[in-house]
Amino acid sequence: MISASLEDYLEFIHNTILEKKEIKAIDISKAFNISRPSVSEALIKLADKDLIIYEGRKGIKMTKKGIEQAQKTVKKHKILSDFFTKVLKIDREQAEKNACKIEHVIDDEIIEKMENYKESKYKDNE
Amino acid sequence: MISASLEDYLEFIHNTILEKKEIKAIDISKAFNISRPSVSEALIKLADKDLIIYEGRKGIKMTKKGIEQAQKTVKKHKILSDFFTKVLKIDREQAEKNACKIEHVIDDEIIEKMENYKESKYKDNE
DNA sequence: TATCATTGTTAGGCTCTCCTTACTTTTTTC
DNA sequence: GAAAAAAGTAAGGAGAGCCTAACAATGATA
Repeated sequence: MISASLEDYLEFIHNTILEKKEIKAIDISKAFNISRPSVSEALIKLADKDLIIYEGRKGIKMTKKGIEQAQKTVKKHKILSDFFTKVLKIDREQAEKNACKIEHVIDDEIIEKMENYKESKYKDNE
Repeated sequence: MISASLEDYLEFIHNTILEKKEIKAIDISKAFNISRPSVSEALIKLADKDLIIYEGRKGIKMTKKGIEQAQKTVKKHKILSDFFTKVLKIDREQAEKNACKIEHVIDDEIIEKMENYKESKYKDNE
């Protein structure tokens, strides 16, 4: 198990690497508004859990395990965010913000139902 | 602001008083599987925040402020749980479990949409 | 190349929520 | 009414996740 904060950081690291090929600790500090020492601490924890490879200034890399975990979170996030915007007609920004928080506590079964619901019902009304 | 744990305890205290007229610290300990000292600590915090009146063995009472706050949580909980069971066809137990966690992090706007959604759409399919 | 800015680390501290152990106080029950 | 059980409190501790201040290392620039 991993905490909500660490899951957020891992997700961000993953997304940023996909988008910009690399990421530095300072990017996390800025993105989440937390101090540089707190980022260091979090990165060490992620590395301890074998989710990233962290070698200080040499950079941050995802491990296979880290990528798998991050992908799960990203998928949950997307399903939640889509459900909120498309089914409940919530604006994108608020949908994103809430997805970020709920993705850490919701069970997979509900996520699955949301995903299926999307396919079976609301598309008819578009 | 109040933490998720304290909000859970407050909600439980409120529901139990409504149901059984009174509640003791030990009931919270059993319900949430936390130690008696942890309950004491939590009750002192709730009292500090003016949400309950706590006088040790003399009992626990809700304040006006506490009742209002608990009612909000209970309402959120119910809307979430109903949405999960009726719209997403999740079983009651899992719906309850997830409502308990999500109620602490979800925005009011989404709760409102869930409530309205209920009225406008899925009732047609029952 | 010397200086300055940026990035990261160390050390120490804070709050929160939980714990255990060891009382004290109240309530049962024999 | 005395012993035992139940309920609550005090004291001290642990881990998570933050913080600041101070220091070290790297990189850019004049």
